[in-house]
Amino acid sequence: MTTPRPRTRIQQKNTSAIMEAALDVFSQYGFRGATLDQIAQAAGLSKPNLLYYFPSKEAIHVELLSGLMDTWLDPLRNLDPEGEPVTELLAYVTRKLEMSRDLPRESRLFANDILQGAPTIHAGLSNELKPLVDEKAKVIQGWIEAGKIAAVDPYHLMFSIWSLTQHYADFDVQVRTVLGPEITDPFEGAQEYLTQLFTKLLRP
Amino acid sequence: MTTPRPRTRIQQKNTSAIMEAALDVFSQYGFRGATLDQIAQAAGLSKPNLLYYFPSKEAIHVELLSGLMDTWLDPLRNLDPEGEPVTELLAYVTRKLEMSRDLPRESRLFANDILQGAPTIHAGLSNELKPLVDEKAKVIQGWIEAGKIAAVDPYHLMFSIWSLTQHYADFDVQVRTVLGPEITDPFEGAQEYLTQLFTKLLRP
DNA sequence: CAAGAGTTTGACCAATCGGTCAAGATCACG
DNA sequence: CGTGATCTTGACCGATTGGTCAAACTCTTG
Repeated sequence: MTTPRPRTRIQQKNTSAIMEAALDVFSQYGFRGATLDQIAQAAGLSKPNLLYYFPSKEAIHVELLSGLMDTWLDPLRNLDPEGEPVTELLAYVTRKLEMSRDLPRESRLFANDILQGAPTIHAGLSNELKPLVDEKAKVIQGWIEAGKIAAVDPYHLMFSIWSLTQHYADFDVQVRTVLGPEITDPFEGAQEYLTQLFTKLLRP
Repeated sequence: MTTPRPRTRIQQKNTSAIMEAALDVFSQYGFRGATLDQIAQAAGLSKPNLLYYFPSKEAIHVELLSGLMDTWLDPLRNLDPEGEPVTELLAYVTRKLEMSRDLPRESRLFANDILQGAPTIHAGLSNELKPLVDEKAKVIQGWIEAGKIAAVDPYHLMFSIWSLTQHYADFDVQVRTVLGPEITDPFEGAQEYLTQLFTKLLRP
């Protein structure tokens, strides 16, 4: 499934330049909206040269998304069943918000695909995301039954964490337009608001 | 700015068939991903026939989005400054969630455009959304100062309402994949969860 | 420094795209 | 019914797209 590591130093340099350029272009224009010429130019290569490293446009897109899936699920994996419940969940929220701030292109890349019915990452959602969520939902359910946090639906709790944090990456233009030019960093206010929200929600 | 009303009965029928088909196709594939042939076929017309009613692909897209903006802002407009604060805000949440359930294509149409930097509706965000939000933010601020609801940032409160409700339309595939096939209607659980969330958040 | 492996590119291709146009079909109406 | 306005379409166009290919260039290594 995974592509063998690039052998030569030139391959190393060019494939990573392509992935970086593809992330830029795909996240901004979506799969159909992106063109190979755009990606090639952003990577500093000619189009045939780009296709020397990847067999097709779709292959680049698939490689990009599957390569990013792990990074995307990491914060949830780190939710520690042995930790203090509210602390753990607030840390998860904070970590997800930081990812929206630091990796907005990755967030939009996923959002673009899911919006259009997840043609590319549907398998990843079933095989990686769902099992992980099921596992962590049980942990949260355990916390609820132990009286450590309020009784909330664990699945909708996770949906709410995803939507609230990723909103600041995916809808960045709207957020900034509504807040106006005087607010240069929406994430400060977001951090405070979300901490307040989840603290009140989870308090037993 | 507004297109004059269709005169003949045939115009009436065909333009509305085109808008309906365009909503289907644009919301599923995005602007660049949609093709005129797709829209024409979905509307039951030939491509040149479609272009008899609209001058270009972009014109259809613009007409669709601008025509939907009012519908989209209605629930917020209805937030009554004289009403009971928590009741008003919970009604707004419920109304937005209903729109995600009943008008998911419209939600995805907006999401697609905003995700890609709002090339089409940026003006609408500045000229219609922002003034309305500013106005309602003052109302909410007044409620806070009167001690009617807890002290939360009104702008981030609105962001959270938008993201939490629209998530169920925009990320429908992900929601259903995670919940599994036994849950056929995610909106029931969502309604309960969101009511709980905002009740706890807003309680003074 | 040879020589093969690895890399790059200009020229090219078929398919698809948004859009045009002239000619014909259909409709409303006096 | 006839006639002008409205509606429909097959054929076509230039531009762009993803992708190919053979030839040329460059790098590594014995």
